[in-house]
Amino acid sequence: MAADDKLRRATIHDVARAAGVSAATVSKVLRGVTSVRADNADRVRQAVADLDYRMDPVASGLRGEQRRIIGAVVPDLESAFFGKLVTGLERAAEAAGYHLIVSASRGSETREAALIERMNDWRVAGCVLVPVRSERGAGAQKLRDLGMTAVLVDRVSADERFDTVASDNHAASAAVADLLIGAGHKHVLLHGATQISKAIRTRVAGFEGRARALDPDVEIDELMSDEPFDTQRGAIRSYFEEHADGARPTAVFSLSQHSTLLVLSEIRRMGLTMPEDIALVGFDDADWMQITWPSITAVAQPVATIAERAARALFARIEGESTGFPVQYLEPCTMLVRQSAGQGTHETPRRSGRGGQG
Amino acid sequence: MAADDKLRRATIHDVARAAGVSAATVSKVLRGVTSVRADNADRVRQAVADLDYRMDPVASGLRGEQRRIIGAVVPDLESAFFGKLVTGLERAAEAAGYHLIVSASRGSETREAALIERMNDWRVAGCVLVPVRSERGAGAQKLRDLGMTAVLVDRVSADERFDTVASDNHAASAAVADLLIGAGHKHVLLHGATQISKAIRTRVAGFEGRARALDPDVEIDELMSDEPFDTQRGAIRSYFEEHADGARPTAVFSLSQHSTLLVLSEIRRMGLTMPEDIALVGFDDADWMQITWPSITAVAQPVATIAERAARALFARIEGESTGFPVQYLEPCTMLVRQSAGQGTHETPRRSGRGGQG
DNA sequence: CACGCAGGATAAACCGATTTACTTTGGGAT
DNA sequence: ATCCCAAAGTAAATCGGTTTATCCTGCGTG
Repeated sequence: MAADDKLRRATIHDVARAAGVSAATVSKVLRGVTSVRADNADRVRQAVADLDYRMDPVASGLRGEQRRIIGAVVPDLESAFFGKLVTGLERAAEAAGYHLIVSASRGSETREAALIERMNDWRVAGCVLVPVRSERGAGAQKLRDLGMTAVLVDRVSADERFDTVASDNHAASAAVADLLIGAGHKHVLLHGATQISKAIRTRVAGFEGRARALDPDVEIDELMSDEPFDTQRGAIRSYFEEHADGARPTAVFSLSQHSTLLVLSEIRRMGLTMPEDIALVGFDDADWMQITWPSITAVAQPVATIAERAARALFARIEGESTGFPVQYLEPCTMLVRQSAGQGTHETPRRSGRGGQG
Repeated sequence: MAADDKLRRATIHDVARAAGVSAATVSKVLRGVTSVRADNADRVRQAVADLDYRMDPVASGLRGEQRRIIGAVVPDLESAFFGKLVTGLERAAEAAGYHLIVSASRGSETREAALIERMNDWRVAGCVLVPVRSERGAGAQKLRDLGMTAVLVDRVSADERFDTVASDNHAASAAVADLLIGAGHKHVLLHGATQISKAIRTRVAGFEGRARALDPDVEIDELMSDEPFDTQRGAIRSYFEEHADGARPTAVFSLSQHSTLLVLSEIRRMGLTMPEDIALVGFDDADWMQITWPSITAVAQPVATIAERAARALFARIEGESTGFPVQYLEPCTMLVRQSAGQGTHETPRRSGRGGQG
């Protein structure tokens, strides 16, 4: 175990020799095939322990059509959301005896497609893709072209080919409308840093639909932009200059975490007080939001649930357990009502969304 | 390209046949070996394009002792720091023609060691480890036992076996001491959420050393704990109850991002104003720190530099370019002076640390 | 008692590349 | 014209498993 351990790792043939059986039998035992006599199986297991044999996952996967690997492609790894997602996927993959390979598309659709090709080179059994933009992007298309097994996550609506899993952006945004319009706001600004992402559009639609249903006269402004950070700051400032005093919105719904940060920063700079001068609700919670003063009311996404659902759906497709039409999973969000929306100082989780599948 | 593409991917032999050469020649062309006649090389490249052949990285790695893969094991993927680190490593790996496999140890040393073993199963050419605790932990030990090529990052000091890369915690914390003691503070509280991590201990030492050198009479309290979140909140509160009014510290140096969040939260709850009643400096910057009011003075770690340095060091060892004694790289941090430390409202980056290697 | 058949075991082919060891080719020197 | 050597090319071995096709070995049956 010590001396030749450095020299060369034990192979399946070494185990076979030590156990006095053939490599094929060892392979059977290792993979839990039942047609092996009990005494032989025991000797094999003993030999494995003696030599501390460990299977080479690379050699193992070479023969079959698929390998015990799943891939994950996410827009970035620097945000807590995708970090948690990947952690959840890794946990699920391990539980199923798979390895997970992660890669970040860094916001580029070209890179996204290239990464999908790379996953295919690895002959992954399946792939989880969080598209940069939507299920109609280059990555998803590549998945289709290559005939891969996959699940689309988070920036998607229904797809005709793949199962999709996402927060119920529509319902959650409608709940934000309930909160704000219900509190009597007549003029609301929506601010989004990313105009192109599917999720953002759904949030806008969810909010506007409900808001107008509740109050047909409500005034809703949209300030959407993908300009660089500083340009957006400027845009916010000039918006508020143009909408001074009476014309100023009394509430802001920021559609992403970055957006919330930007809006908050500018609200501060202008010297407005929350929630008296202006109310703020953000989509996507972050831990700093409960610490800042006043604390920020936010919609929290059920990322652990999303990861679990995505993994489950993917494995079901891989194992061939589910073969029917693609399913769209919409996971309900939670609204964390804090001070910035003007409803007391205590954190009040509220469930929102219709749940289940659509 | 279309019909049998679904059926079966092209192999190197298909390419060889199409180009009218042997598989060995194709392999040479693909890997840039020069001893191939120009016309043959061209025909090979043409065949590759015609069949859209893509090499199978799994089969490719099987023969050699090492594979074009490097591994990375990090404590978690949910914090921005490790996310950025991994992103940087991935970028570097790709540039060098390697694949990166990432895994999260989730704060468990047992798991950390198991993951290192798994990396070894994959026959990675090298591995970047961010230990849960320090270079004396289970993961690093496993790296040594298995004789792997590796670089240790972020929670380490010098090691006798591996190159190490970390922020210059000592120098940066000394700079914090300069700032606080220089501003006349005579009583400072250090708060750390993790007593065990190497980096945290270094921060304490760096601060205390410089502080006492500047003012031998300075009073420094330490509130270190690894209890759960709420217990720590309670500990902070009772500390301040015991040190009311005159006995209250005038400054806090929080040793991690989580710590900063906790301390800030309790300062708020107690109704103290910053920086008048109490000053706050945090180790490790986060984007919310420049938005909150007052904004938080923090030490920013050079994560991009760390990733780049780690990758460079690892590849140098892999390629055998560097063979000497292990090197300890200490990357200088930047101090972002904001409002919470009581020095003006503008963000003033300052370089701190002795830089280079030690 | 010969036959058929099922459970177990295995030798050998296979997966898709790399690498080795050997052969062929071409060109320059003698 | 002959010889020699380096460059270029290839058949075959190899990596470490999985899978297939085949081969026992008993045991129950007609």
